[in-house]
Amino acid sequence: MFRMPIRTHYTAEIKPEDAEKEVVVAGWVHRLRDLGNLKFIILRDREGLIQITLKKGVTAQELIDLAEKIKDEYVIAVKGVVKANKIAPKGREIIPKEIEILSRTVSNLPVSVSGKIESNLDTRLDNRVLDLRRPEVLAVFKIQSKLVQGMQDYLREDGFQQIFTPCLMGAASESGAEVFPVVYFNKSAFLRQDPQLHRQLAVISGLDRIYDLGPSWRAEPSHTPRHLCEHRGCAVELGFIKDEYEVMKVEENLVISGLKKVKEDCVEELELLGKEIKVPSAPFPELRFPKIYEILEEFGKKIPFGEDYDRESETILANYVREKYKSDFFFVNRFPFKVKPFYVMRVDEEPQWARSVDLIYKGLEVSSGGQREHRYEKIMEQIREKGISPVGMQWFTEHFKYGAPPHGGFNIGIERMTMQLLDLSNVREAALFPRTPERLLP
RNA sequence: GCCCCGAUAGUAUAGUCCGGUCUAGAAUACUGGCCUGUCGAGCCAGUGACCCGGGUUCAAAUCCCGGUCGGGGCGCCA
Repeated sequence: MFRMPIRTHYTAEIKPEDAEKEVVVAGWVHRLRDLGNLKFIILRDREGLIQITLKKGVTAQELIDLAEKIKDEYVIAVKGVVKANKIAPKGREIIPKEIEILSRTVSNLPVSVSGKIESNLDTRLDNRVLDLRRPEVLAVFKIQSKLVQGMQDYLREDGFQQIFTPCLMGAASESGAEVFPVVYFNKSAFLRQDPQLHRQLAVISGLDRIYDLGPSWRAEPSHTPRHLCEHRGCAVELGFIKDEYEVMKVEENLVISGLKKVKEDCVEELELLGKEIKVPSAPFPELRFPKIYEILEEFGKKIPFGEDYDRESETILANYVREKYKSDFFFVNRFPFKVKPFYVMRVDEEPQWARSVDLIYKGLEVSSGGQREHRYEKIMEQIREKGISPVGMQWFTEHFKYGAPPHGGFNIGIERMTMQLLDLSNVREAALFPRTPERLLP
């Protein structure tokens, strides 16, 4: 089987200064360049690429014979000596002493890993395992990982505790969005659309400052480049707030910390993707209803007073903010209560408007949240106003009878953040194995 | 859920409007050959395709209908 000693280095760890060292590298054959009596194998692992150079007369003949059999994407291990060489990529190459083929391919790969031909997204997703080997695809997920890490770094420093909330629900978690039903013994259950309500319960139980990283499901048959049936969110909730502005402050810090982390730790990946990260500074611009109607009207967009805005408005507002404040990010606050769920807190003096906040990044909603209603009577009143069955929501509302501090939070979509950060044309690019109405495999 | 567009080798495409010179073209991958510093290596040769079903026609990749799958816009949303 595997007779070679285990890998001593990832490719990226090997530098020209390691000349004359004996190393073992292992990975996939990224590219082959056969010049006859001179052959190059470009080997790829998680961290990068390295060139294996075989020369007739220098390299043992049996290695050269073996190398002739190697094809793209074979898995090989190579033991050899590092040689510093200015004409080799990154100034170093490996002169092999031993090569072992660990796994072969059948011919005709459905996705070109070395990137000579760009496949359609659908073909790529059908063959996602192969697709993920492409360095530029791998880079997206390294960046995503750092983004989430950066967001968590901030949360932990600021006293937020990570919690895990249930994904199976005995009742729909929000009005409006479609839910996936689940067979749950002899009961009807659903996959959550949002960890929202359980986060609130966690906060009023006394956990105070929490975050939850996890999936949500929406059974919407949406055919757009920005919807998934399964997506992940970094959902934050905090208690004892004065108003929604404290929630927004947390969100700003979280975004800044995430983007900063990506900028610092993903220099090569960003370069590979040709992207530059603009780390925003706080506070982010804020647009509020009903002032938004006036702004929109300036640009010839008439939205009836008290109504929600549409996609076109979102674009108009994003352009407006980019021009006026030079910012990719902005908050939209004080949405009409009538378009928001029962649990949001209204402005007491102007009950038409809610302390409900969306975060828009490069013209796309990446998060929504705000201050929640914590007063039991008000919650019940709003449930009645929305025409929801109070009995059905009792599992949630009951707990507000026994002391609930003012609180608020938000859920920021991880795939959408990644998509906007890297200007990906489809959110599916930002999900490892995306779930869409038609796609449930692999 | 509504609306628009598309489907040609393993991949990505040309050809479709205006049916016949399409025996379907170039690329890349694949197979074979040449080549001692490539870096999307190069050169030569070869294999390989019109989504499915029905219709119109002397003749369909091309026109019409249905299906399936895919892309996008809106709604909704993270």
